Amino acid sequence: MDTIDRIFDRTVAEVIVREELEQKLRSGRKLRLKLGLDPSKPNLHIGHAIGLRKLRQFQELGHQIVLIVGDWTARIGDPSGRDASRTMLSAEEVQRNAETYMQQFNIVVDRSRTKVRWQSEWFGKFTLTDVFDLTSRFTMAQMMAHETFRKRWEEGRPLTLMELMYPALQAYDSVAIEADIEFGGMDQKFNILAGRDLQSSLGLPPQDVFLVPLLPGTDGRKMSKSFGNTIDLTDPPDQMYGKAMSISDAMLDEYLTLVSEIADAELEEIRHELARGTVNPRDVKMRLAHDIVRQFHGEKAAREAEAEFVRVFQQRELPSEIPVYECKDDQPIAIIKLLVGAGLAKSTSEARRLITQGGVRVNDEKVQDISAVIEPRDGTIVRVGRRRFVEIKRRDQ
RNA sequence: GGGCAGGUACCCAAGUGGCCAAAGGGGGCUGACUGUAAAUCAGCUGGCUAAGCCUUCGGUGGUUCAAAUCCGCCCCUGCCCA
Repeated sequence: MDTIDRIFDRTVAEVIVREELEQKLRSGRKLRLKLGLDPSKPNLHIGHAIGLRKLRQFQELGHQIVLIVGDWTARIGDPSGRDASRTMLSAEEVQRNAETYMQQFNIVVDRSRTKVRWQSEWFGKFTLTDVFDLTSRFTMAQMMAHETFRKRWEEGRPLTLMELMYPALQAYDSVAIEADIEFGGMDQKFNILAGRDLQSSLGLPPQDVFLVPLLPGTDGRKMSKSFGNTIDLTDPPDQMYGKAMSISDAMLDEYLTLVSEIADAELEEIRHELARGTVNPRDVKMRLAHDIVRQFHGEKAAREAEAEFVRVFQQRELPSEIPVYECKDDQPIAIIKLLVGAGLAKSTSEARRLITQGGVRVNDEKVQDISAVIEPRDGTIVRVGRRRFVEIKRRDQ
């Protein structure tokens, strides 16, 4: 297995056209790899990391990455997989988001070997004539082949003309930069293929399509910030470890395959043991969590996060670092006020509920009385549920 | 431009004069249990100075003792016709 074969490993979903791409790779030519950046959601999670790791591999083979800042397409919002239109972003938001994105992109990919191009470089000069020329190369039937568009249409949901143009714009990017390969998740298949078609239509060599699988969220649903089931690249080690431990058992295999860097042979062994029941799934999950933290924060952080997890969740001890809540004075304070003030409850009503349900502890003693009043002493620990803690400290005048 | 059907809480969705802070599901939270923040089961899930009060059902103005529910106008969406 040479370095080129390693490009086509277990984290690849589909390559169109595989033989063509292999030929390009072996030709020794320096290739231009396109990746579109969607500045409407700048936060990168470990699902994105699958594709980014691939890009780094290509970089190591000496190829050129071109990162397209989709400042025009972001204003539309990628309709793929969406059942409702999104509100348009302002130019400033796009700028800000793009910066955040590129910082996180850097965690995995070598920035110095990445060229950044903005869509406005070409779309800023677009005239209506150009729009006609572009849109005349796609038919409604082609667009309706896109499952998202078809479903929206069939279910009678709103679908704007502007959204219909999204694939065409993304396709034109490939023309503008003369991409040899475009990268994306499986949800990008349609858009990337549109680029391939458009290039051919204009007499250019068509790009190859390199697709990585979409990683489901920790709960098995689509990984999305709004579900709160992501593991972000910027998550601190403890949180990353904990989130990895919270993936449901059903997702374990997929995560091991796509996210961990455990070697194929060993992974096969782990699968057998899981199937035979000779290993505790929890321990495999710990191995996975460790591996994930290691990739993004290093071995030392991974070991520490693991120790912390064992301490807090398995032995139910206090975490090593607890947020501090400063009290203005030493006046006794109603527990409800304290919970809200320290951000442990969103409202008084919620604080009451938490107490009634037995979820509140002060210095490890359950508080049952809604009207309880406590003396704020330095070092008093207030705990809500399993995971929320606060340590009281009096502010020195 | 005309006709018809819609807009309900974080999301989906019931409710068509008082019994509505509003069914049900999802999500979230808490508890029990455990093998972990997995799985399963149970409870909770607008706010407040809290057995009472206040705000919410696209917007606004009415009718009524009483409106998510009835009426007028406006905004938004879909379907059919042009």
